[in-house]
Amino acid sequence: MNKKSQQTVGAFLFDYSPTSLNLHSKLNLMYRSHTNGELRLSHLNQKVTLAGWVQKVRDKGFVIWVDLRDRYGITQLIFDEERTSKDLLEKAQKLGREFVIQVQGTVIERQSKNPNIPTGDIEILVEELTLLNNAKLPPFTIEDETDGGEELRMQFRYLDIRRNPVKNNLIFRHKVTQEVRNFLSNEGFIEVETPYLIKSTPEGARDFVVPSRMNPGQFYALPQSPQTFKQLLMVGGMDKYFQIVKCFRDEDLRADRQPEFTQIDCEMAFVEQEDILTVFEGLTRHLLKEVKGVEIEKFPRMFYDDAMRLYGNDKPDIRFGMQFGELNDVTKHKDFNVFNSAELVVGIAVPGGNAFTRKEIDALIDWVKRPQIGAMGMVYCRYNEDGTFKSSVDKFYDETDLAQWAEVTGAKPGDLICILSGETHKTRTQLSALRMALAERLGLRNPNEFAPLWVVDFPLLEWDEETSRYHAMHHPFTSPKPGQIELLETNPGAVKANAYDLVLNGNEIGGGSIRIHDKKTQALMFDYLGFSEEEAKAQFGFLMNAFEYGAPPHGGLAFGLDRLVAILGGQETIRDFIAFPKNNAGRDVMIDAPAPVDLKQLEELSLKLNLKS
RNA sequence: GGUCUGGUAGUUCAGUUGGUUAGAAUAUCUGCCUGUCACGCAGGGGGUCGCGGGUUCGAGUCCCGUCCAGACCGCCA
Repeated sequence: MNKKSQQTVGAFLFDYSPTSLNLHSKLNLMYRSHTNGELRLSHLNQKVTLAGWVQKVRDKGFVIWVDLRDRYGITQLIFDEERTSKDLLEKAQKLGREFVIQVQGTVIERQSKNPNIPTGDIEILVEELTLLNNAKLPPFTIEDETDGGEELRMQFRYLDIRRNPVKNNLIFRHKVTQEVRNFLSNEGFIEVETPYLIKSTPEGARDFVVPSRMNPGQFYALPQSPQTFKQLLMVGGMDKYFQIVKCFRDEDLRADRQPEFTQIDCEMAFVEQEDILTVFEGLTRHLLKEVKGVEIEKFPRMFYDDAMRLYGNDKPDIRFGMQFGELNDVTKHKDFNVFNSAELVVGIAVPGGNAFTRKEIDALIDWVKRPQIGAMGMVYCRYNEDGTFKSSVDKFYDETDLAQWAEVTGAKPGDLICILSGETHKTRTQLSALRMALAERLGLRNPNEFAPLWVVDFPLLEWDEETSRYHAMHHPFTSPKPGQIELLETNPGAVKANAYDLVLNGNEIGGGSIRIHDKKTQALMFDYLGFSEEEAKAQFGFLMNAFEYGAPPHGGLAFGLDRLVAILGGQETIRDFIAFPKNNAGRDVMIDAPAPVDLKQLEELSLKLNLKS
């Protein structure tokens, strides 16, 4: 294999050559005899027919070269004064960027070779040129480093997809999904499709709703996940199910969040938590090996409580250290009121942070005080190379105190200790944001390093300030840890669930749980979550009924495919791994959706608009 | 719902304290060019400075509003 037929996703080698991916048909097709990525010296003197897009015309007067591009690569065409008819030469001169052409010619050896492309040893002496379609001048250059901005690229996404970075991301995604299907099929999983038109439920994210013409005043909802259906498949005896499936949530977007996204949705019967972790650790290990060439032995595990305590975050990035050091014990004996009145005083050691200038540290302090972070301030302490300390609170603390801070946070000479204080949960969240931002800045988040982590023993319930009651942290079908149901009465927030997340490089890529499989527990759960018996029956009666007909113990997990693919590709923005993504406001700027519908359509649906303004 | 950043040539951007005819690169067009491949050389065309209002002798630049894009907070079981 030619080295140059490899392209990088992230910085890891991945082979995109047609043969290795088996991407083109072995059938004998007529339109072209070869793709633009496959001709080599071994094809010398062969008559070939090629088709593709004009990448570039280099007109030297006596000779014209045309770079012909398709999904597989670029092949150079040559027209010259000696060997090409005058008519053909003039025709070639008139070719413009992105014209679609078909040529017939002979494979010849180049006089001056180009070692930078796989087909660089040969060129095609063209004998016939057919213009299949001409093209308007594209609004941005179709090159790896395009001059096009985000908005234009989205508006002309079909042109963007011609570019290698986007094209290769889509091929990469194909490769990942193919490996997912291979692995799970080999493990005995069956892919089953579940409906998209289902019922709206109050729990969780906002639903996209679809009006029903035949049932006036009633609505379907698009699934946020196939959760209840996969559980019903377990009751149906499918035993091992998976589905690569679109899910929908009508919430605001982020770089790593789209309103429609794809999950690898899985469920198994007759399993406990350990079985699920084993299978899906296996899947993740398989993917890392097959698409990244990375081999990882056993994934570490961390309790949710520890993740929060040590990283302030339920999806810690463990590629680097900077663990939290809780400083309550070593700060509260002096007259510094800020610390004394705080529920939690917590710090991190920033490696090499003593090199920051005063100005840079002040900027850090301003950064944590921004409304998005919301800290009141930040105390810092320089740990000098000579072993001395210099802190912003020297008035209150002496060298002995500061040395203890260094010990607790694990700081070494040359580091900077950053300390936040306040209410426990908020302070942890703030320090976590600081930790991630500093790691990014210090280059500690290497996209070619993969650090998976299971976070286990999530709380079953989460207090919701807004509604002043407990919500299911995962979802209402999650089972509590054995023997903890009693705790629901006395200390609901302390109940742990059979729930787990798979974290990769600081991103949640999957999550799941062992489900409740008996009607009694499920009814109890709905009761705690504030559902009346009638509501529970109306919303989830079908599930409760099913549980009465022999539901096996079951559990599962769902991966966020977009995010998984992006992270494996070394990026955290999922948009370029989705062929036609939506923008910040949930719009598809290419097709210009959403859009108003005809009044007649509304009438058919028995709907009336009630727009403000 | 909120915070921040941006919107100037086809495109990516620069544009000083408000002051002459708004620049660069690239793309594009014309001509030249005996091995190009980021081709090279010479020349040309290309602008409602997002939109609306205001301040001013004078606004790309300042103010108010608005639209669009991106990042983030809230939200996302």
